[in-house]
Amino acid sequence: MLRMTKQRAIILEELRKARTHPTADEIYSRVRLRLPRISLGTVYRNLDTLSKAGLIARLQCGGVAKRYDGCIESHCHVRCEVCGRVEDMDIAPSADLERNLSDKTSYRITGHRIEFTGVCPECDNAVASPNYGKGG
Amino acid sequence: MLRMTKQRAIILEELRKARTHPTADEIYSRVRLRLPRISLGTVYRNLDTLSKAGLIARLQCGGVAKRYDGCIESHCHVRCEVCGRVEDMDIAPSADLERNLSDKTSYRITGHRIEFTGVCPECDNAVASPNYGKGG
DNA sequence: CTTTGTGCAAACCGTTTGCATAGTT
DNA sequence: AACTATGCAAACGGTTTGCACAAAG
Repeated sequence: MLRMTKQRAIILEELRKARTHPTADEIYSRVRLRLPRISLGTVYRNLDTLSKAGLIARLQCGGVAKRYDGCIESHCHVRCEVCGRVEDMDIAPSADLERNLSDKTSYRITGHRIEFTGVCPECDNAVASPNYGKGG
Repeated sequence: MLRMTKQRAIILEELRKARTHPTADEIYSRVRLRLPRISLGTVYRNLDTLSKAGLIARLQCGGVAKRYDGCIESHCHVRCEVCGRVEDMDIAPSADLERNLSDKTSYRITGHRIEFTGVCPECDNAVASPNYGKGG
């Protein structure tokens, strides 16, 4: 069962009232104004718990480590949700997407990136295979 | 001037022949097969140099730290290239984008994410301001 | 011969985790 | 009372950096 502790409630509250999309450390600073003895670890644990519970969302892209690409032409990527590998997709990001955005944002838009998520053939086969889940 | 050392050339070569989008550590392993005494630091420095020189590309999304969102409805984000802040954009990712992709990839597509990049009003003003660049 | 790059190791930063204690249900 | 969450601090993984030495131009 998910308990609603003071810490958790305040983290959620601060996150909801933030217009920006704060990092764990930024949330920590804000929450600490109200709960000076809270620890960073608690903030991380709660962000994890809350996002697993579907109450908040993480904006992170894929894994932790940065990835590099020998090809510098712009193209899209697919990332496998299971094994984390990233592959190219043969579609160029459309310039259309960046037009007529002035009513949606006050930013001066300079570009965009699309990343698809999915399951790669290998991982898909592994899941579909009759032996999946049987191993000890 | 950008010198072409053995290390740099081999990193570039390995990266270009990789079909995946390797992490620094993966590149390190591959390069080490040919240059056993190379250090991880050199790999990082060269990946940085090469991407600044425009010879390779980084796939990373924005900064290092993960960001969190109190709003769980799906929507797009704009990230300011200058200060790194992230804000919501009032457009939902279109399901259309995920249709008819079977000829483009062998992955089973489950979703996608669009992130716009741009410059936020504050940073834009700072650059446009008559005092910009005069300090120091 | 000057300048840039290298290997090594320590530092760094964001994040995770083990532990004893405190709080929630 | 049973179980989950907390604070603290140490560990962790990926990345950066200071230094003396080596190599490229």
